Amino acid sequence: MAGRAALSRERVLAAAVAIADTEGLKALTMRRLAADLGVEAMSLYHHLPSKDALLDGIVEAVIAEVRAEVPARSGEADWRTDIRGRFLTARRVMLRHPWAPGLLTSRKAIPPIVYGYYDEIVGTLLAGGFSYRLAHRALHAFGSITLGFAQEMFSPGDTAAADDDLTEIAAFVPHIAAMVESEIHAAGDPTLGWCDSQTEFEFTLDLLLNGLDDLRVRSGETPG
Amino acid sequence: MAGRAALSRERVLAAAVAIADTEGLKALTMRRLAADLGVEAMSLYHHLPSKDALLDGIVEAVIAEVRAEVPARSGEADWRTDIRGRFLTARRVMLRHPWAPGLLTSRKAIPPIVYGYYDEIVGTLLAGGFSYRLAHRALHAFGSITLGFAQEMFSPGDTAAADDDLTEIAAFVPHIAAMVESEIHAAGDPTLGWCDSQTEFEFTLDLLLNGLDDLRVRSGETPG
DNA sequence: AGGTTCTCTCTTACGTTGTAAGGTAGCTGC
DNA sequence: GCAGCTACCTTACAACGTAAGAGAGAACCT
Repeated sequence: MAGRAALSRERVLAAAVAIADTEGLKALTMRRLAADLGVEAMSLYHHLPSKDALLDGIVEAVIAEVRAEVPARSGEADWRTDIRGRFLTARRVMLRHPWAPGLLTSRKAIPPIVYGYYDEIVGTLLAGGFSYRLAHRALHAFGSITLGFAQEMFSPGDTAAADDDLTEIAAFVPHIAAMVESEIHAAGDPTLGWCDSQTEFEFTLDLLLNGLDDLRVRSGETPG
Repeated sequence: MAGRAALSRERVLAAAVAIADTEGLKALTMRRLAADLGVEAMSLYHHLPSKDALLDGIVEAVIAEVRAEVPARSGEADWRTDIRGRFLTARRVMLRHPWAPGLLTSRKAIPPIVYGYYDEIVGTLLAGGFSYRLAHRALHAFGSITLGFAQEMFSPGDTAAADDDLTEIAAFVPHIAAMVESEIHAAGDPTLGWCDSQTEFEFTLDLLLNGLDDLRVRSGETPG
């Protein structure tokens, strides 16, 4: 009674997400997944090359879920409302898939869909009056709040995977491509990479400290 | 020639950290670790009950490293300098152990040492003029910047592990205990838990948005 | 000193994992 | 009607964490 319909990548991924949702990531094994689909473990390999690919697939599915639920009225509201709604949507989706944040950050490569998602964010910021520089910093400051949880997408010390691929994918992420271009030019030294993570870390840190200090002083002025 | 000296929990943990540092977490298996120590795999189990305990142990070791390197002159400088230095120290340590952030967030229980570390932070904030409320929010806003990387310690939706243990550990974390006490009282409804993660999420989000908006406006005023 | 016990290490073995290799049924196209 | 492709299954293997227990050596008690 389990699964008589033909297998497919989508059906496999959906079943995998269901297992992870209800019993946790640890319960997601190839044999278990196959059993849920009324099939033997090795049959899955005709639709996915490896378990890693399966994990990449379910991460991808979750990100797609986020993108699908972000209200599609860009440019109508101001940047702030837009960004805020987007991140809250992302959070709502992640609450449905508590395993996703941890899995997402443990993946070695960033799923391609994420690039598109980020590009929309950068586009919104630019349209809202951000410079490339500030948009870049904002992206770092947001960290994984962009995806509904507070977590850095890139482990500390990794120098982005954007090398020659960049021109190749530029068409899909026009805003990011322009931003990187601008930042590389501003940095002067192209061999150093366009992104000084220490500087970004301190920027985010000071952003938080400034905001908190304001609130601290304000609350001191009007006690109660 | 590898290891003739007697095994011990410390020696095992040190070797484990070394493997993770040089070859990554995936290379850290019980057999491999034992081999590095000139010993058979099962011998490790007389010093650690399980591999999970090993992982907990190396996480603990890294946090201890952070705490050891934080300059010990509390109260001398203002809160801001203190906090800033602390977080930058944490980041420096994490850069030496790139596997640590991911492992730390994947542990189900927060290592006890972390509580002490957080308590120092809360103490610094309180001494610097923060209310309990604001200190609480600040802790959430900082997220895992407190540990040198931008990542939430608690997965979304988990309602903290602080129940009856709280009075037990209160002696070790006086500031946190006081803060929780104050927040529970302020919340009114004790069954709801003292910590509304949605509110905290939005607070952090708005803190970032406010700060970025300020910078955006300011940069608009003085173009160039 | 001799025996007992405790501590540490090793040997062996089991269940579970991901997956390589190859077999087989049924549909498709000449 | 038969070749070939696709999608499934069977079998098997190496690597993993670790349970069970044997053996060696030190420590302690009488």
